[in-house]
Amino acid sequence: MPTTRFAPSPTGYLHIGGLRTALFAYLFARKQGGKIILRIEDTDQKRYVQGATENLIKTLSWFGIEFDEGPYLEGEEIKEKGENGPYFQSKRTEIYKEHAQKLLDEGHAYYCFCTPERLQEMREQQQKEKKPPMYDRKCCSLTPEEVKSRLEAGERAVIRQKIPHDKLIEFTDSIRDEMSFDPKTIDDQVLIKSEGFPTYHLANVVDDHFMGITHVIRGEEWLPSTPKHIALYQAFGWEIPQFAHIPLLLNLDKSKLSKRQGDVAAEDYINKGYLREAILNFIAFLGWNPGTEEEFFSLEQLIEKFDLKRVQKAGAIFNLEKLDWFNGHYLREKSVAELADLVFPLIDFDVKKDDPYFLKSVEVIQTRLTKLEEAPEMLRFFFTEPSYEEELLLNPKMKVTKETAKLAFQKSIETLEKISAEDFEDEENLKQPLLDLAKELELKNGQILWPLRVALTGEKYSPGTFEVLAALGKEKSVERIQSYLTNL
RNA sequence: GGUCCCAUCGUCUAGUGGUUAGGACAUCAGGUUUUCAUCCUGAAAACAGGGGUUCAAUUCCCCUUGGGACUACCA
Repeated sequence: MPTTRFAPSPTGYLHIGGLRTALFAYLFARKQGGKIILRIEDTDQKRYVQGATENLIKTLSWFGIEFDEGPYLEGEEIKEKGENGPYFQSKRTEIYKEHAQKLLDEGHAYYCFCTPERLQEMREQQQKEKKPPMYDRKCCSLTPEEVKSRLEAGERAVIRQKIPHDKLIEFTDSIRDEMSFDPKTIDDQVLIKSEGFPTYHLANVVDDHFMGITHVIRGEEWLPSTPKHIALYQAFGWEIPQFAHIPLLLNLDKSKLSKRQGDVAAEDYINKGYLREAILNFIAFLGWNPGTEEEFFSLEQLIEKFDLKRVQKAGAIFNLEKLDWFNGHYLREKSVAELADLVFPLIDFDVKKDDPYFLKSVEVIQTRLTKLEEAPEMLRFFFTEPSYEEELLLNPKMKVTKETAKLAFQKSIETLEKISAEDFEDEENLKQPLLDLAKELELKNGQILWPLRVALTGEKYSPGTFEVLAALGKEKSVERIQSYLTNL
C-alpha cells in the first residue's frame, strides 16, 4: 500500500510551506488509497517548544488533513494511534542507537572525536582554500583499540556515516526524474550526536523504513541530502522509497519563504480571517494544477484530481493577492448564517448572534469582504451612531453643497416617513420614491443619495444607500438623517 | 567557493516540433441608473540570451546568463 508521511519538527507553529507539503502528501495518499502518517521529528532538544506539537495537530486538523497513524489530540491530551509507533522521534532513541551500532559493526559508520573547535577551524581553512567544507575523515582511520580506549575514557564522540566513494549515487525523483551525485562531494554526515540523539538523517531513514513509508514527499530543500539518505538505505540493505521533492514557496524576492518577509505560520492566515477552503485551494495551486481551466477545488476535488506528475519543478512566489481573491470567492459562497457564525467571534461591540439585524448587516457587507478580519470595521456603523463630518458630506464631485444636502435631508425624511416600517425593509420599495424625489427636486441622484449614505454610515466607502436604508430600518434611518440635518 | 535544482505575461500557470502562445490573479478602460465592492465586457502584458539538431523550434541538445536550495553534533 502506498504509504507516505508528514514529518514536521515541533518548532512552534506550522509553516505554510509545511502545510503545503502536508497537503500534497495527504492528497497523494488519499488519491492512491494509501496511508499517511504523522511523525514528530523532535530530535533537537535545544529547539523544543512547549505546546508546539498540540498546535501542529490542531492546525492540521483545522484544515481537514487527517492522519491514519501518529499523534492526535483527545481533549488536551496527546495520544498516539497506529502500529508503527511511537511517532515521536524522542521516544525512539534506542532504535537509532541500535541501528547506528549496526552501521558501526559493518563499517558503514565510524566514531569521530573531533571537537567543534577543530571542525570549525577545518571548515574555515577549507573555505579559505576555496575547497568545499567537508569533514576530512581524520577519525575514520582510528584503530578499534584507540576508539575503544577513548570511549572508555569518556571522551565525547559522535557517530559519522561513511559514504562509500566508489560509486555514483542515483535515484529517480517523481518530480525531477533522474538525479545523480558524485559521492566524493558528499560529506560524512553525523548520525548520532554526542549527547546520544540522532540527527535528522539517521532518524528519518530508520523511521521511514520501519514505518513502511513507500513515498517520501518533502520540500526541495532536502534534495541535496537525499544521496546521504540513499547511502544509508544501501548500507542497511533496505528498499529505497520513492522520493518526490516539491518546489519551494518563495518570498517576493524569490528567496525561500521566510519569517522576515511576512507571515509564514499557517495560524497567521487563519487569524487574519482566511477560510480553510481558500488557503487550501490557493496553496494547492502553488506548484500544482489540474491541467484544466477550472480553478475552484474543494479538498475532496483536489484528492480526486491530484497527481504528483503535474507538480511543478520551479519554486512559486507566495503571492497574497491571489489568496485574497480565493478568499473573497469562498466568502461569497457562504450562506449569511454561516458567514455570521464566522464573523461573530471577531466582533468587539455588543451584538447578539441570532439577532436578525446582525444577520442583515452581515448580508450587506458580504460582497465587500475579502478577509474576515475586516468585518468588524465594516459592520461598525450598523451598531454605533456615525458622527457628523462636513468634509465627507459636502462632496464636490457629487455636487453636494450645504444647500442641496439640507434639501435632500428634509425632503427624503418626508418621503421615507410615508413608507411603512415593513415596506422599508425591502430596498426595492425605497428606490422609486427617492429617485422620483430627485427628479422632482431637479437634483442628480447623487445629490440625494450621497448625503443620505454619509448620514447613514458616516463612512467614505460603504454599501449602497438603499441597502443600508433597508438594513437599518425606518426608525434608525430617519433618526440618523435627522441628526445630520440638525448639524447643518 | 563546491554540489545540486530551476527558467512561458508583474504573479500563479496551460501548452505544442508547425498555435493568433491559452487561462487566472493583479493592472488599466468601459458597463451594471450615488461611493466602495460584487458582477459583466474589453485592453495591455510572456516563451532570458547564444549556439546547434531539424524543412520548421517556445518545445529536443549544449553553453552562457539569471535565480534558488544545500553546504551544522538544526530540521
